[in-house]
Amino acid sequence: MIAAYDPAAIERTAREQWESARCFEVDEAPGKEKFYCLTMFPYPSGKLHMGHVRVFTISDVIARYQRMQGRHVLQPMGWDAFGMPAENAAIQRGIPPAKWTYDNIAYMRGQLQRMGYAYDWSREVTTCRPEYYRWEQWLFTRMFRKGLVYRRNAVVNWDPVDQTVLANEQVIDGRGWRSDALVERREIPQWFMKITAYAEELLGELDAMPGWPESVKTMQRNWIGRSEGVELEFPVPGEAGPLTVYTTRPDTLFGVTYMAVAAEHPLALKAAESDPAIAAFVAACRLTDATEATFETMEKKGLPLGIDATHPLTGEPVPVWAANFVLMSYGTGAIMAVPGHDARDWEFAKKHGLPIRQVIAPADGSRIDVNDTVYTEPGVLVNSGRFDGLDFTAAFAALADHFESAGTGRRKINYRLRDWGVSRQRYWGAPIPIVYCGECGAVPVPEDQLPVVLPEEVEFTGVGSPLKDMPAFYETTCPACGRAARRETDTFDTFVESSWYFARYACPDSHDAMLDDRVHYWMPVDQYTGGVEHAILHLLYSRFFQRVMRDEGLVRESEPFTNLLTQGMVLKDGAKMSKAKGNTVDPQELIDRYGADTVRLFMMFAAPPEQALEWSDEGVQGSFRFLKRFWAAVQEHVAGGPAGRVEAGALDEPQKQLRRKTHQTIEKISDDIGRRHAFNTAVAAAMELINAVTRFDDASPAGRAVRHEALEAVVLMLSPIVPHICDALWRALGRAGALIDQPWPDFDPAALAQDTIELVVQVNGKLRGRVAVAAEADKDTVIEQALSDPNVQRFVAGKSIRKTIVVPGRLVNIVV
RNA sequence: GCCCGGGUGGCGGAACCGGUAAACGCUGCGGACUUAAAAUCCGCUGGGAGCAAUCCCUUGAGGGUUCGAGUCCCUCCCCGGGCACCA
Repeated sequence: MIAAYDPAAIERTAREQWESARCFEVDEAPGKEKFYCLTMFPYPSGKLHMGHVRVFTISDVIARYQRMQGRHVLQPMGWDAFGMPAENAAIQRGIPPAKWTYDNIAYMRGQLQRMGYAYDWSREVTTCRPEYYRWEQWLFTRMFRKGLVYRRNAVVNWDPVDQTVLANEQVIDGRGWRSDALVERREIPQWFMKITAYAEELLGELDAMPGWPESVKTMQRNWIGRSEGVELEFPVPGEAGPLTVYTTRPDTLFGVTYMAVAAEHPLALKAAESDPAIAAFVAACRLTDATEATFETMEKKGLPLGIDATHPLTGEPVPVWAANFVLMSYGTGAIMAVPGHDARDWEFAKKHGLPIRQVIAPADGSRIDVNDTVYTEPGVLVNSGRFDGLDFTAAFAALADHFESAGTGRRKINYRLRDWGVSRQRYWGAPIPIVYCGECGAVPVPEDQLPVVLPEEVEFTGVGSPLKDMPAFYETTCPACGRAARRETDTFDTFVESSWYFARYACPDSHDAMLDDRVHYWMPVDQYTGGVEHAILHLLYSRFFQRVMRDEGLVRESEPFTNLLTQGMVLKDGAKMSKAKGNTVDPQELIDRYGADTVRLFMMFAAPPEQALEWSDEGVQGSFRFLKRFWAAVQEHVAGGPAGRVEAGALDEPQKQLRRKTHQTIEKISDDIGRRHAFNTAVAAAMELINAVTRFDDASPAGRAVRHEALEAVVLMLSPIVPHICDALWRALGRAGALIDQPWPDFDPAALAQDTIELVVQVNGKLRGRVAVAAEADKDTVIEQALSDPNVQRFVAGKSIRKTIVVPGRLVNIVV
């Protein structure tokens, strides 16, 4: 009688063994090749969801596989512990954010341990602890001294009823989520980090990052958005200064028929003083939230200001409009409009009856009418005076030279990337270490007074940050002059914590420095895994912080993550699992019913990691069924007593076939996991081999040896995915020593050799037959054999053969 | 609106560099075992024609390149992610 598969008992045994031996705690071993395997750390939202289980399993499979490759593997875990949900819990349920967060962490840590992830828990990092955030406060003060941070006014969503700043997520259809009031844009002073100082480097280095997906690199390139253009001036008669605009198309300058300025632009504000219609327009433009998606999709509106600018080349008057699609905070707050050759300008001109002038003609000489269709391609200049006939490159150079020599313009490289606003008007975050003094201005908190500790005992009113009502927090003295001063009550964007945690895992207990020498051993991260939704912001901020730390002498490398894997979401009924949609599946229930291995296996089998994964309860049962079959196959085999070694020269044909399948499978799974991260096809290949073993009915010593080899290979190769059951089966197969320290199996090329191979025969590209040919047969022999197939003859007979194509080892195509 | 992905049987997916479309699994149907149920095992399972051999059709839609296209190019449709204060 064979013991049934009992996941609960097996998993407990394996877990206790790993924990008591501290299998996953690693130190720095300079002689050994290290592998730093990292997952984007979770926000402690309450309990694990399926998205967590998926990403952590992917990373754990890679970590365990790399360990079997002989590498010294670090896989740490921690908590991105600051954020809005903790404040919402405090408002809704009266639980202090700190308690709510620490309770969630304790519960989720237990769930992670139950999943059997190979984490070094001795390195756990929790970002809401002062011993962590003191170092980002420290780095901020260093950046302050270098001029890498500055303070300026910036736009926020303002809820006029609650009198508070709203996150974009808290604005629903232009209204505050609690008050339902129309949200306004409002400018308040905020701290910025100069990520633009690194724009060129962040862009250029992308070309030397083969371990990142092309799609992510393309998104980052487009986000940074480098453009080469010309900044030039349009004089405005009667005004103090000219209108300065930036354009990447100076070749279209003769096509300018109007200008547009932001509603907040001084020219618009001045006109509003005497014109009620303009004043109303300016007021209406404030009533929108601050997101780019809203801005780009809203109806384009504008009003003429009754002012003309002067065209810098023709001297003609050009009307100036105020428009809602020009923002004061981007560029100069003014644009030149070329409706003939810019799609947005064209639509606006059509709507308001503004003239459209063609100044570019297609290079191929074809005729166009810009009054019917906008023409945005580069071409040859027409209607452009002495610049007529020039192409884009020549016109760009000639016009840029003209303005530079006249002193009214200059070549300029622009970036779409904007500096990173890090101020948040919220409580549950790391305090920004600044003191405002009436005499000295903004003064960074000195190193010996860090950390600025966030008080964890607070009263929540639900509106605004409690820190603003806590004199004990904000009343202080100026570190420079000693006078009474006021502490900054804004906290950091939580992206600040997640921009450097990966380095802190190398030395989480470092009390005297942000990072110590251990970071040189572990960094950079060899494999980083996380959601594709972080492709831009988190990953770009981390690349920026890595460079700031490099320039502080804290780390050596410029890039923090050598290889990046972005995993897809977990969906149910075609939609992302979320509480709001009510389509969540609690992983804990499944772990309790089937065990962690079944959940891990389903996650890896159901879809490739980069793709969205459709949840299926039946699929989970299928994974459980496979583990039961796997368990039974090994138990039945070992019930027959010990098996001997394979004697490769003394096998019959079925034994050779099973052995070939075993070694083909080792080759395939090694490639699937090691190179492709195609865990789904790796599992499918393991299933095929177990199916072959189950059908293989041979109790002879040679047969048992071949079967033993196959089962041992599957146990080793599935162990990164389902480590608990494999640990038990490894011992069942009579092997001593911990499975996690076994080397990954090698395949024997000699076992793959085949005498004959089957080729597909096509006639005119359509499948017409199959032939078995000798493995070393030459082209003529292959064609001769292909033509001898009766079905192929039916399609070739009576026709002349025009061409034959032989793809070695695959197919023959006969073209008639 | 802009940027990045994706669309293949009833379902999840496979097909890696342009070379057998649908591996593996799920579901469903039929059968075995059982007093019965569960579990397990065996067989079939893209559509159509045919007794069969075999043939025709099929990878969101339409066009193109090629001996050959799910894969490459162009146009379009739909779904998802991101758009700087969700994390």
